[in-house]
Amino acid sequence: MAKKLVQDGSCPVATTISLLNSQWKILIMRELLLHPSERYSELQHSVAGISQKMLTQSLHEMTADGIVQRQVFPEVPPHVEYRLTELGQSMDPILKAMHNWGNQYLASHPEKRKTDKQPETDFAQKRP
Amino acid sequence: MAKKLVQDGSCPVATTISLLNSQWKILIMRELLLHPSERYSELQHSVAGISQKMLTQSLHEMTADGIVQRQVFPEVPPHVEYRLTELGQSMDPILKAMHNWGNQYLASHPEKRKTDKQPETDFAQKRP
DNA sequence: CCGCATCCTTTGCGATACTG
DNA sequence: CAGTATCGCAAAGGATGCGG
Repeated sequence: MAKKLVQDGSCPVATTISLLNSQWKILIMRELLLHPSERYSELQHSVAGISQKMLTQSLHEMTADGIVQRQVFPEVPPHVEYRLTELGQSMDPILKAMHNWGNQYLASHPEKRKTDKQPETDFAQKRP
Repeated sequence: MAKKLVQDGSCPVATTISLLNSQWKILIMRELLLHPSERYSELQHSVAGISQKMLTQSLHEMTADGIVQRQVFPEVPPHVEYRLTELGQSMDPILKAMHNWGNQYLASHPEKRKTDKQPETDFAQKRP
């Protein structure tokens, strides 16, 4: 379970933050919104820079919070997939808003971008 | 300036997170969206639980990032007001999305709420 | 393949005291 | 009023090694 905030639990914004309390969780969500189901090792590669410790920990908390659900395939070698629950998917608008803002920001602040005109994962337009 | 992420700078979501990288900044933004201009001491009281260190630090970074602007009134005793820049205000949709989601979540998970039927700051409906 | 346990360094952040 | 400076602990998080 995610750590509680100092803030009043009845503030909707604070409530949201308490579940999305790390950059990694947000990036994991973004990944799972783009690819509905991914296994552990896929996530570790697609969420660039994350350590197994943080990945494991984030997935645990998100699972406990009911945002992510874990599916184990009883095979050898082991196979585990993670996907967003309905609750997790309902956070889509938040990620969309972040994506849109970031895009606008990068467009008007080209110096902040590492490399120009990249293919880009085009999050917002996905899913018809 | 806010600390850079490990993540690729060309991802819009990661870019957004890099500017909103702490719960306090988000809560400060929420406050400044509700009250267009507030002074240091007002913020310290309205953002419940924040220490002066975190308030000062957050305001510094947000100012460096161009999200917040600082206005000094040359008076005695000193008087300083903070307000969102246009860039900061453009983050409104993100906060709105968080607010809406949090509201829905609290509605369907009453047990997460500290106390029921509070007056509530009614963020989303504000500003006609 | 999918983790968990441990160590160990780094960072976050509150508490406290002091200034223009 | 609106901060700055310093200390010190506690939490975050990377690295590494082991286990089902």
